Amino acid sequence: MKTEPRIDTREAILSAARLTVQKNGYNTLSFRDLAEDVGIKSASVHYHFPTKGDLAEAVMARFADDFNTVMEPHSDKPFDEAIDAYLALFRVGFDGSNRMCVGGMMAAEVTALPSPARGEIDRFAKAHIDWLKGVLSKKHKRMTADKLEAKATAIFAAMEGAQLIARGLDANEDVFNTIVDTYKASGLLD
Amino acid sequence: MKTEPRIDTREAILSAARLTVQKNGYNTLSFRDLAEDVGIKSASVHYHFPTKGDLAEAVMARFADDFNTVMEPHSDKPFDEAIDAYLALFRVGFDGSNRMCVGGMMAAEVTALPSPARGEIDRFAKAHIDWLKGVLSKKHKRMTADKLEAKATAIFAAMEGAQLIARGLDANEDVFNTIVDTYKASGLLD
DNA sequence: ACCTGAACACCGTTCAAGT
DNA sequence: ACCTGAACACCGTTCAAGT
Repeated sequence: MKTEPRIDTREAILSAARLTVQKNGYNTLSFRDLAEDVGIKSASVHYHFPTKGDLAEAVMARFADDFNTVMEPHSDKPFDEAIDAYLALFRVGFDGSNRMCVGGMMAAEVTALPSPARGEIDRFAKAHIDWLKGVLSKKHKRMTADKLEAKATAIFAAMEGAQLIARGLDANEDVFNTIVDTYKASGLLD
Repeated sequence: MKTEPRIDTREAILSAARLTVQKNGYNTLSFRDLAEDVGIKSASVHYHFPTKGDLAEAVMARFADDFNTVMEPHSDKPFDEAIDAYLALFRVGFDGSNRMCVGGMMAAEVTALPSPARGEIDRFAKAHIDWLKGVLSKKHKRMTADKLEAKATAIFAAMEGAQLIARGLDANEDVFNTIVDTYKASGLLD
């Protein structure tokens, strides 16, 4: 009775695909390369994800779920700590792996995606905005729901932009930090 | 002696390619589709642009030049007018055409691009930052060069992010305007 | 339930050939 | 100088066939 290091093929495809999307985008993602990464044939990938759009949907959905799982515990922390945890999320790609947020990447490639995958982009954005609203609402107790929503959306957009531009400019973490510091100094992240 | 409505094939390719990149990105750009748009065969596109990377470089270079041409006259205007002209630049894609800034799009797809094309992304970013520095310096006469550079970079990144997210969320101009209004209210665009 | 090889119409690229 | 058809190795997708 041994517990083999059981490999779930579907999970292996999902995580290999997520990594490639983060590095190179959905459009360059190749079923044949993906199959090689996982150790199966490209036709087998279609068994788990019939079309490339289905795979995109699953990758985006998982990324949204992971955001909720990772950030939920941070929402109860003091404001500055919670925000710093949020900002740190966008810095992880500057470790040499040159990865980008799946949501930001797929937002750029949205016209290539089928409707269900677009729905998951929406859900991902809402997850960010809801989390930020929760954190902001504790600091700004008299702010209207509309203002909270607007501020949360602006912070989310600004962070995606910081990552996009810093990564476009030679994956430069210094540029990223400079941008984020300027956001902070301006009061956008208060 | 008639002046035929002379069509420059190279220019026709360039503008068709720019439109496709703005809508769907560099990776989905197809030489065969492009050739059909222009009325030639796909092999002929390679005569003008040997590789897809060369075409990307030319599209990005032209887009950077166009930015300079369009925005140079605005740099002498009063601060608020100059900034509004800048913000308007990012709103043009929300007219139903669902276009994105070529620089932002290619920043997302940077890993697929050859080095010369990446150089043009850099040049485009520098053009934005330099223009913003010029406009900001007249309002903030005692701000250091480093702070001006940081503020210009942050504004550029924030605007690219606003466009990326608003376009990702059903090309929603209302979302875009909400984000930009929040940037303004926070003082980021002062 | 999960995987595969072979076929299809696509893609960027090359090149010899045309004008 | 500019364009073309044909070939090449790629791509996502389908499907009958295997276990």
